[in-house]
Amino acid sequence: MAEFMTGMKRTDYCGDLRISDEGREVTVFGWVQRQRDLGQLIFIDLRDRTGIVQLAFDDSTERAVFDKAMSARSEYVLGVTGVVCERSAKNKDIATGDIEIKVSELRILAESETPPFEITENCKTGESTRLEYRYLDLRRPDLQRNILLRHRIAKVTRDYFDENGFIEIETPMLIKSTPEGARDFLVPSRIHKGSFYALPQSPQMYKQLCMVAGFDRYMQLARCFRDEDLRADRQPEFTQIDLEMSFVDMEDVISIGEGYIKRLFKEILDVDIKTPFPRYKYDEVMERYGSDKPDTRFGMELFDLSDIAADCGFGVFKGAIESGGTVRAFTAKNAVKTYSRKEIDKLTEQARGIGAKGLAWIRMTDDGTASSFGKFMTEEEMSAILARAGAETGDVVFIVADASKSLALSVLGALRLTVAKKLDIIGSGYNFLWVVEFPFFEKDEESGEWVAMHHPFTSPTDECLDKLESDKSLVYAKAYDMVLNGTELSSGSIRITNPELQKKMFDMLGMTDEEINAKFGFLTNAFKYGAPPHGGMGIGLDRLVMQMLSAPTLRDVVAFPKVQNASELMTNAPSPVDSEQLKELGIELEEK
RNA sequence: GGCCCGGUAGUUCAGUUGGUUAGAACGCUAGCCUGUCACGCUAGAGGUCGACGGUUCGAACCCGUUCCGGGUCGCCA
Repeated sequence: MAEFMTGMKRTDYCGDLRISDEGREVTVFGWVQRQRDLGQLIFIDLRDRTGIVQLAFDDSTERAVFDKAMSARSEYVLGVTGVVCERSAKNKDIATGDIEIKVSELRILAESETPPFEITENCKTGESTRLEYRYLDLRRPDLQRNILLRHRIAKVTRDYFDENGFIEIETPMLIKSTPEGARDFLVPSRIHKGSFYALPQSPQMYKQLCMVAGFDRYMQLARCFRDEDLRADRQPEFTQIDLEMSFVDMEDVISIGEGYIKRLFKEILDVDIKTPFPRYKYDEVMERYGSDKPDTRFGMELFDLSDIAADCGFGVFKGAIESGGTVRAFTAKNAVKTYSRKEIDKLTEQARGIGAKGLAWIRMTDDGTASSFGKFMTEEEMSAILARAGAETGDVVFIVADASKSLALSVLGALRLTVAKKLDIIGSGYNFLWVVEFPFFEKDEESGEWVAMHHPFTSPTDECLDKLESDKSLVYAKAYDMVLNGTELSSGSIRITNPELQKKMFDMLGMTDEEINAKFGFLTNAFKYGAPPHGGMGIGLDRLVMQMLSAPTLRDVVAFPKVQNASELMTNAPSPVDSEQLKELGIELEEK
């Protein structure tokens, strides 16, 4: 039977006690990590969120207390009063290893069934079992640390933005569905049967309205929801450090963002981040890294072989160029041992999987140069390629030719990452950078129509306004992505505040007046009443924490995450609801 | 929706060409033990081999379907 804690008041946390506390009578609460019964002597390791302290029971212990200690099992909750004593045998491995508590009073506040896995650091138990018992998983020191660090990050975040004049404003969770971009989570309305709210994908429009309202600087740790498939770094609900500023241009937002990162990394990790971050134009990172979120911790940049390949005897290369495409490559230094023919075949599989027709290669072994296409090339052409590649003995050159330049680049970008991981050449550190000058429009592969690459409130750059009519491919956006070690951490832009320009952009995207009114009427209306120039960004808090902890998945930094099929293993959400609930909402389900 | 990997005791895993009663470690239960700290020693309990179907004299093992978990592509303005 569990006892009450009446009359007991905590004086200390377990992990805080030191030799300097010797002689003090203390009261601590915690969970039994382990009980060691030596017969006439019992030790219990008691754990709370600060650490572990050893409780000692011997022949000087009152019999009733000793018997209770004997019955204690893993994860029992104890309340303990006793005197801090120096240990006769010290344990250098733990912070409280010099002392123990000689227990005078012991209460079992809660018993525990044997947990399905041990509550220890580096637990080997599979993730699904741990997620089913997430409250036990969260007791483990690793996760406790992660969640505590996340709290401290949130605290520094609020401090920084507060000190810079930002006001935290809560925006609604039940909002109008505007099915652009990601799929919305829908919430049925009982009062308006047949109508639905959506959960916000981001507070985008509300924060812009806060600018119209004159709050000048807004921030929010905003929960956001997207009904898309999950990844290791993607959950259906996530937290964004959302901010917006009035009377600013891109430089102002970027410098606030850099100041934040600098402050955060110094305060949390004691790491100095150099500002300003390097900046790359979108077209440049695509050319050099084949990605809009390049990892610059290693080189292995892409280069162009189109001019050499244009007139060569290899049909694949020549054909790609003739149909308006390109031949691109990168050189993997000292990769010849790692990339045997078999390994190259695996890489070719990956390349095909993401759309490439194939993968050409050159291996520079001690015995000479072997390649997948050498027999079609003249000696001059081959040596021109090797010169361009800077290839030496021991290197491997990977080449992709395609009629689509963007496909060739993105395939090589993906292979660049795979090869770098395999060769283990990714350096350490935090490589922040900005990607700027995004194209405003991109061609939808299926429909062939121009769609907005960012959301439609993003401002085009001043210089390209005259290109709007003439050539959409030359229109660039005042948008900026913050990238850290190959992860997109934040995305932001200067917004359109000029109603005529906004209308024009909607036109360009093929939206009719009715559509605009139905979807964004409130926003375009608001802009008629004096909208200050403004811009902002949203920084992914979860991804930021994940990077700061070098966690392999977002699930390690979210207290109650969802698994790949978007369900939660502990509560089994989502789940069917009873027919009464549906009836009240006016919803009828299709027969399966 | 596609592709790849995985599912055997509470946990982590092993399991031979398909062949008797499916094993180990940790954990758990009981007993012993006065300085342990991954305590030690002795004994014991614990299995729908994810599920269903098929092949076979015989299936954890082979085949098919399906469920669950992970990664990834599509998707994520």
